Amino acid sequence: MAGKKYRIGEFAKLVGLSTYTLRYYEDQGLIVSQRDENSVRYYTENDIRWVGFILHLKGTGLRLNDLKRYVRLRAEGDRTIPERRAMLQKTKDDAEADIAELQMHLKVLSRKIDWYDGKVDHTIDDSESFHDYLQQFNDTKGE
Amino acid sequence: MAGKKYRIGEFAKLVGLSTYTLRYYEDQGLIVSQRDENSVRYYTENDIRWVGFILHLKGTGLRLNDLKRYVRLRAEGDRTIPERRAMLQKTKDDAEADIAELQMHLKVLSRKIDWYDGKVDHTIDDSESFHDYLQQFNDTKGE
DNA sequence: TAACACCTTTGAGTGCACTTTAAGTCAAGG
DNA sequence: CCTTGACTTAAAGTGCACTCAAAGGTGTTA
Repeated sequence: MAGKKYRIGEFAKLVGLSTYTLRYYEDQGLIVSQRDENSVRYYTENDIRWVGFILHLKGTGLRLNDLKRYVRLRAEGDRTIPERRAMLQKTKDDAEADIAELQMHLKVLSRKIDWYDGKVDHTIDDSESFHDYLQQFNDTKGE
Repeated sequence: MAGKKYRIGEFAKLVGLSTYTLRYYEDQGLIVSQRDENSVRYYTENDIRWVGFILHLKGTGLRLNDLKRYVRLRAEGDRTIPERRAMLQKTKDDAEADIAELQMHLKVLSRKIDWYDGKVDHTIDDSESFHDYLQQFNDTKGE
């Protein structure tokens, strides 16, 4: 029940961040650590979950500044839930837009790879430019 | 047939880059421009396609240094096609891995949004933590 | 004639997110 | 006793990709 306590070095390995970064995040107000009688930081299971969660948010493209705002809102209690929800929704929408764009770029890249393959096995004429080759897929616009 | 010529300002708007960035890319060897009799840069339709293509590569996460390498290889002719193909393939694989990771983060984010909604309409108990709420989805691991 | 868009080189500034260093202290473990 | 790992503050450095400024030049358009 008491829960294991982790010092910064161990905790860093656990969450996949450097001790530098953990202290930096604490400076920035993203993490709060507890201290023992010698003012040595320690972290608990709860902190693992919290860091895990902020890494999910970071992973979807949320910047540190927005993350700070999120943390500030959280500290203000349940009445800021609508605002926090809206932040997450926007982050989600943005990330989904990013994925869509990435996939669009990937499509061209894939076709370039196909074109190289065609050049190598001579199913595509040596003189055919990639641009001309790409034209045949221009139903893409209507997708 | 001759093809329109664009000066840097017009070209910049066309491809969505600043004139600064275009000159910077030229310094870096990513773009080659032609010059008129007054050494004023001009660009053609072909350049639009080339910039378009490198922006696709950038859009999939290729860094300028790698892009430079790609351009150097291209200048060496068809015998570097296998290496270029391999570069693109790796870029593609990396981008797909990024997408997968992003989607994983998005899943957690979506669940947090659902959890907020549950709190607001009281279908989730006030005392239930997000961590506990998340547990019920832990078939996710086996996906 | 003046404004405007371009040209040059060189170097500095920006923003983000760390990352490291310096210089000193402290306490537990082998 | 010495190493290891933690602590502090403040500041500098890193990497990337621009972005802008300074200072002086040329050619076209109103």
